[in-house]
Amino acid sequence: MPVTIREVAKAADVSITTVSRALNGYSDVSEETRRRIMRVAEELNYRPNAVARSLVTNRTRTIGFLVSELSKGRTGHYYLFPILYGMQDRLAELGYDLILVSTTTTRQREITYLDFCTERRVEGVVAMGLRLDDPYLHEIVESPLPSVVIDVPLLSDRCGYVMTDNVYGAKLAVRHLLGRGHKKIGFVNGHSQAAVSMDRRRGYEEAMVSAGFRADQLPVFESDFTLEGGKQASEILLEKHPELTAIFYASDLMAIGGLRFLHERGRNAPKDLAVVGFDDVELSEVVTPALSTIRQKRYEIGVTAAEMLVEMMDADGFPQGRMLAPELIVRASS
Amino acid sequence: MPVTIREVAKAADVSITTVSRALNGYSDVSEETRRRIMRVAEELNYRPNAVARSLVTNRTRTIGFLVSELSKGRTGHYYLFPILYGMQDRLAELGYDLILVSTTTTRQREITYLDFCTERRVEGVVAMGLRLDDPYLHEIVESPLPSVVIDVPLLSDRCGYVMTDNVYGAKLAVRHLLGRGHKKIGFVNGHSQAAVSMDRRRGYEEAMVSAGFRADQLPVFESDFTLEGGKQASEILLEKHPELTAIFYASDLMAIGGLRFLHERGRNAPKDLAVVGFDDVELSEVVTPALSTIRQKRYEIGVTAAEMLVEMMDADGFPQGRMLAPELIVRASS
DNA sequence: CTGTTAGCGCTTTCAA
DNA sequence: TTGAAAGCGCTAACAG
Repeated sequence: MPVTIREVAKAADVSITTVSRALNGYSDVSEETRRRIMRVAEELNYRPNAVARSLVTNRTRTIGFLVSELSKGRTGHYYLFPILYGMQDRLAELGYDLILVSTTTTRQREITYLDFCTERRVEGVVAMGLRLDDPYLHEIVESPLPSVVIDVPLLSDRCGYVMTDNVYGAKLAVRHLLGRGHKKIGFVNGHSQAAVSMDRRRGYEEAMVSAGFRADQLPVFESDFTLEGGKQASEILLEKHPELTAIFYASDLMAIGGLRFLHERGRNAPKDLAVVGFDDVELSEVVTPALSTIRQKRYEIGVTAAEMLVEMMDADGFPQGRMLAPELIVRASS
Repeated sequence: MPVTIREVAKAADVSITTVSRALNGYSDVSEETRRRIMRVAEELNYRPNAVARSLVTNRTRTIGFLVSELSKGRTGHYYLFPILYGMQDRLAELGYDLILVSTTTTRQREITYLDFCTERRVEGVVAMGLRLDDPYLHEIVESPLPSVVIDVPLLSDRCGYVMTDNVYGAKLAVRHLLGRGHKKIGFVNGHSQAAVSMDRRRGYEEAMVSAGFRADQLPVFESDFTLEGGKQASEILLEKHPELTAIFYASDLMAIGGLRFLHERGRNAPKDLAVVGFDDVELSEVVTPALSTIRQKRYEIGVTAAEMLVEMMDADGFPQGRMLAPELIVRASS
C-alpha cells in the first residue's frame, strides 16, 4: 500500500492539514516547515492519492476520448492518430488525463455514454469519427457534459467543435488544378454521412463555378473514404467521363486508390490524370507518385480541441466552433 | 451535481447501506425492498460515484495504456490499432477502463511512469511500442505494478508479455518461398532495437539453414520497419545480391516499400521478385500486387493481454509469456 | 433482512 | 503559521 498523507505528517511531526498545504503550494506555511515536509515526502516517496483528492475537490481532471465504431475495421485511424497525440500532449500540460470511452459498451449491464462519464466523473469529452447518422452524435451534442467534437460542425450549449476549413481546402485543390491548366476536373467525395463531405463538395463546386463551369454538370461521384472505394470510384467516374484530366479526391486514401487504378490500367499520374487528395496522411508522401494533397493540421486540431475543452471546463468559456486553415501540398501526382 | 446514494436512500425510505447492498446485488436484501430501491434509483437516474467507491474499495478498475514515443511521427500505429481495440473490448467486458499514460510527461512537474500510476491508482499497465533501448522498458518490467508488454519477451515478477511467435512466422514465410522454388531468398529486417527483429531473423536463418544454406552467407539487410526504409533496403540488397529471386521483409510497410522500388524500376512482383511481408496490416490487402504476408492476430493479442493482466490483478495469477501463432497469407506478390 | 458506525485519504473551513 | 474537525460518497464490519 502506498504512503498516505498521514504517514508523512507523522514523520514530519505536523498535522495532515499542514502537509496538504505545504505540498499544494499554499503560502501560509513557514519556509522551514515546508522544506521539512517536502524532504520527508520525498524520502517516503509519497504520492498523493488522486482518488481521495477527487472525492473532496469534486474534480477528477479526467477527459473522455470517444472514437465511434472505429473498431469495426474502419480505416479512419490513419487519420486520427496525430489528433490524439495533439490532444494528449496539450492535456498533459494542462494537468488532464485521457480515458477511453468504449463505444462497444459490452459491460455487464448496458451503459450509455453519459452514464459512463457520470460514474467516472469525467469532466469533459472529445469525440471523433462521428457520422451524422451516428446514434452517439446527438447524445454527445445535447449532453450537459462539456464536449468538443472533431469534424462535425454542430454547436450547442455545452458542445463545441474543431475542424479544418474544408470548403477552403477543396477550393485550394481545385484552384491548383485549374492553375495547372486543367478544365475537366472530377470529384470523388466521401460518404454522405460525414459532415466534411458536404463542405468539400461545396468547396469543389464553388471553385468550379467561379471558374465558369455549371454546377449541375460537374462530374462528381460519391464513395466512402477508403482506398478500395477510391479505386472503384475512379473506374466508374472515368468511364462516364473519359474527358477528365484531373480528379480531386476527398481523402488521401481514396486518391491513393485512384493512383492504383491508373497504374493497373497502365496509366500514370500526373501524365494521364492529375490527382489530388485530402488530409495529408503519412502514406501520401511515400506513395509513387507522391500525392499532392490538402494538408490538415491534425496535431493542431488535437491541441485546439484540448484547449477549447479545458477553457469550457475551467474558465466557464462557452462552446465555440473553430476552423483551422488547411494547406496545399504539391507533390508529384499533379 | 449528480444524485447520491443518500438521496436514493431517503426516497426509498431505507438506509444507504441497504441501497448499496441492493444495487450491488447482494443477496441479503428482500426482493420487495430491492425492487423498490431499483425503481427509485432508476427514477432519480442515480449513478454510483466510482471515485467514492474506489476510495473505499481501494480498486479503481483502471488500466494504464502506454505507447512509447509514438507521437514522434512513427509509423507504428498502422500496426497497433487492432491491438488496442482487442484490449479495450475485452477490458470493457471485464469491467475495466483504459487511461492513456503519457510518455511525453510535460506536466508542471516531471512525473515518472510509476508516479503517474500511483497517483491515479492505476491497477495495471499494458505497454507497447517499446524498443529494447527504451528507458521506459526497464522501469515497466521492474515495477511492482502488474503489467503486460506487447512484443518484448521479458518476464519478471510482475510483468508478463504477449507476442506473436515470430520465429515460427518467419519460418512460415521462408518455407512458403522455398516451396515456390526460390533458392536465393533475401531478408530485410527491422531495426535491431526491436525484440521482434531478433526472432524474425532467427526464424529466417533457421529455415534457410534447414534448407541447406550456410548461415553466414545469407543476404540480410537491417532496415527500420518503415516504407521508405524498405525501399532503400531493397535497392541496396538487390544491388549487392542481384541473384535474389525473393525477399522476405520483417514488416508489411517495408515490403510495400519493396514493391514500390520494383515498380519504379519497371519490375514487378512476383515475376521479377517474390515479396513477402510481416504483420498483415490493412494496407497489405489493397496494394498492387496484393501482399503475401504473415498475419499477426492483432486483435487477439490485445484480448490476450487484457485477460492476462486481469488475471494477474484479480486472481493473483503470476506473469506469463504468451506466444500467438501467426498465419501465412498468400496473395499476389509471391 | 436492515440499520448503525466507522472509515477510505484527502481538502477545507474555522479557531487558536 | 498551525491544528482540530467535518465531510466528500461510498462500502463493510458488526449488531440487532
